[in-house]
Amino acid sequence: MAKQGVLTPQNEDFPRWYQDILNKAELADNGPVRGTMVIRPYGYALWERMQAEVDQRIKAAGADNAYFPLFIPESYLNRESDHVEGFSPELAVVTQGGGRELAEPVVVRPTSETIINAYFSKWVQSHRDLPLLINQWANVVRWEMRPRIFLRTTEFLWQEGHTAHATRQEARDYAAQILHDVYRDFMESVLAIPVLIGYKTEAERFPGAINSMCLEGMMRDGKALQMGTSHELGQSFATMFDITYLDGEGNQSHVWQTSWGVSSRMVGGLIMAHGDDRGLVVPPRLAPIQAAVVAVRDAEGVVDACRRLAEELGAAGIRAKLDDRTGTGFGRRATDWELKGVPVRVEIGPRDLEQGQATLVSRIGGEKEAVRLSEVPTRVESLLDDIQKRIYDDALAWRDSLISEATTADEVREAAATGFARIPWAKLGPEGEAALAEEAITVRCLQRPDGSLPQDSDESDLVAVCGRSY
RNA sequence: CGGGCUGUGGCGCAGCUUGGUCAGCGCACCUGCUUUGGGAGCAGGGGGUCGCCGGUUCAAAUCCGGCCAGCCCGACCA
Repeated sequence: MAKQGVLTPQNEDFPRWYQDILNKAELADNGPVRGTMVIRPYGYALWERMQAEVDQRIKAAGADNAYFPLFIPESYLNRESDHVEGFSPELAVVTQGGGRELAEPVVVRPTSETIINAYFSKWVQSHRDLPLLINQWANVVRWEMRPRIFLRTTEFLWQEGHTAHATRQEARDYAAQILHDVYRDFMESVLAIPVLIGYKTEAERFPGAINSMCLEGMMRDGKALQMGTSHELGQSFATMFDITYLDGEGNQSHVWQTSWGVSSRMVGGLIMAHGDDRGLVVPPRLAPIQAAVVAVRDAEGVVDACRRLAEELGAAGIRAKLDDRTGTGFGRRATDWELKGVPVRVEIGPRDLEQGQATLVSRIGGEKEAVRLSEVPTRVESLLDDIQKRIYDDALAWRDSLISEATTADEVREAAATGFARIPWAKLGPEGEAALAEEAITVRCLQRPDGSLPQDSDESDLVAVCGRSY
C-alpha cells in the first residue's frame, strides 16, 4: 500500500524536515520560555553518548573535570573589554534574589572564562602549578533572538575547557591538540562527520581571544555548521585577573591561556549531516541503540527468541534493544526505528524462526539479509562497522562534491548558493569578507591549501573557506 | 527595534467575506473486535473559556476597538 512519507522531504522544505524529525524521532520539544528546549530521552541519550566519548578524550588530553557556579558577578564580565562587548547583548542578568534587589546584579553564565580565571589566579603561584588543565560540563545561557532547537537556543549544554600555560607556544599547541585529538577525532570517527579545520578570521573570532580555531561541518542543505571551537586567549584574561607564576629564575610572569568547547549543537549537526527522508541516521559508534531486535508478531516462540537474541547481542558488547510491542503493527515499529536512525534492525518472525534465522536490515541502503541465529552477533558487529564507514564515506563524498575552488568573489557567491567555496585569502581579504557578509556568506575558516591547520592565522597563502551557515 | 502574517482540543487546520443546529475535520488519545513480514481496519468514545478585555446585536469563533502572544524577513552567536 502506497504511503506518503512520514517526514516532509528535505528538498521540499529542509527546516520543516528538521522540525518533523525532532517530533517524530522524539528528540526534543520547545520549552515554555522562548528559545529554551526540552530534550527528550532519546535526544538526551544521543547527547550522553557524545558526552561520554568527548569526556574520555578530554581526560586523555590531561584535563580534569570541575564545576564552577552558574551565577557570575556582573563586574567579572566587565573586566575584559572585548569579552564584555561580545557578550553583553545576549546576557541574562538577575537583579533580584530572596525578594530583594541585589547589591550587584549577577549574570547567568554565557561562558565561564571570567569566573574560572578568578580562581586560576588563586591556584596558580608557581611554574610547578602549570599547565593547569580544567574542563567543566555545564549549561550556559545566551539570549537568542532566533532560536532553533539544538542549533541555537537561549540555554544549551556544553563542555568548556580552560587552561593556563607557561608559554604562548605551549598554549597554542594545547589548543591545537584539543582541536585535533579530541574534537576532530570524535567528530570524524564517532559522529562520522568530516570537518574542515582552520582559524577564524578576526571578524569571526571569539570575544577576548587572540585566535580561534574551529571545526566546520557541512549539512545536507549545503550550509555550514560550526561544530566546535578552540581558542588561544593570549594573556588578556591573565592580565585582567592577575594570573601570574614564578618561573625557575624567580621572575613573575602572566600565564598563557586557552579555552575550547563543543555543545549540544552537535546533536543538530548529527541530524542535519546524515538524516534522510526516512529519518535520522545515527552512526553505530554513537548510537544509543545499535540494534533493535524486533519481534514481527506474537507467534509461537518468537518473543522468547528475540529476548534471547537481544541478550546475546548485549553480551557481545552491542547496544541492543528488544522490541516486543507486538500489539503495535510491524510496519509502524519498523518505521519508528528508522525515524530514530537505529543502524541495524534484527527482525524475527515465525517464518524466520522456522528457518532458524533472523532478518537483518541496515538503516542505510535498507538491504535485508537472512542470518542464522547463532551467527547474528558476529554479523551485526561487522555490519555496524560497515555502516559506520559507509556513513562517513557518504558524508565526505557529499561534502566534497559541494566544495569548489574560486578565484573571485562572484565565484564564491555562486558556489555558496549550494555549498562551500575555497578562495585564496589574499584575494578576498577583510573587505571582500565584509562584502560577502552582506549576502549572508561568511568565511568559515582559514586553512592551508592542503586543508591542514596553519601555525598561525596570519600565515601566508591561506585559503578562505566560505559558505552560508547556521 | 523596522516590515509581512497568525492566534480555534496534544499537533495540523477548516469555518469568518454573507452574524443564528459551526463548534467541525485529519492525526494523536481511550474502549472493543478483527489484525500484525513495511506507518492496520471497522465500530464506539473522551477532550476545546474559539489568545485576552471591552463594544455592537435578540444573538459573536464570525463585525468593531484595544491589549497580549507567537511566526516569518532585516543587525549578533556554540
